[in-house]
Amino acid sequence: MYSSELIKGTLKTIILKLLTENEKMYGYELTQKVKDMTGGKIQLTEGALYPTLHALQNQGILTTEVVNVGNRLRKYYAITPSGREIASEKVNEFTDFIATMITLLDLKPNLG
Amino acid sequence: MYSSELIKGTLKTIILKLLTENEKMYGYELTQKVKDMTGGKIQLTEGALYPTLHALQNQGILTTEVVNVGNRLRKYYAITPSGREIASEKVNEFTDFIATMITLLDLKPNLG
DNA sequence: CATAAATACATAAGTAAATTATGCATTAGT
DNA sequence: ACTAATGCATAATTTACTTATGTATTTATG
Repeated sequence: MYSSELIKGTLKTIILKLLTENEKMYGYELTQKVKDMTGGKIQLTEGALYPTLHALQNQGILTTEVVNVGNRLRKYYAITPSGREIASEKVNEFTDFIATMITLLDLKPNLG
Repeated sequence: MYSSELIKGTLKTIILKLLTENEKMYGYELTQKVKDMTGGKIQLTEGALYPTLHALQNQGILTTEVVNVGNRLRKYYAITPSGREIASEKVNEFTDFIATMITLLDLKPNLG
């Protein structure tokens, strides 16, 4: 786990990017996907995730579909066309930010 | 300029890294150095910078030396040995974080 | 030569985006 | 039977900023 400040500001970008790749996902699924993909280094907290999902929905960036699985409900989120644009902008901005930070801090990241 | 959330959490890392490379720097100099090196994409605000410098000094990570230049004062900051360790950790953590985010978001950063 | 911009410090009030804590309910594992 | 995992949600608190304000000197500009 990284010191919490670092991850700040990346939550929306992560959510939107994963939803551009996955058609639809539910909250808990997002937490597990991120945990798996980062080897546990990034763990989305529910207190941050759910309010953010609600906000993105209210802004028309995501739509929802509630599905009953057995007796338990799942709230699937899907990205809208306008959401895709925002996702793309967010990812581009983050990419640019990384390049800037690499220059500024003189980093040598080992890219797989 | 990046959306402000992104830069959050990087301020200490930036300050410490620059001070490992520069022997001593004063606050305003830090703002200009970062502005120059990032083509204006990152601009440290005084309201964030000075309190952070004071905190780092109180923690024994930085030491200060006040110098009079003409009639104006400059407060130079220098990093201590223990500060260097922390700087190194911060930079390593950030490097790791970038690598993780590149994987997670499937980024292709163009490195100079 | 007056005025604005740059240099140089500092602090206080307000805000955004998290964390932490708590709650409810179902299902799977031991 | 009890605990951990699945799955949602919200409220209180904290953190790390931004914005605003203040003081003072030096340099550039019309």
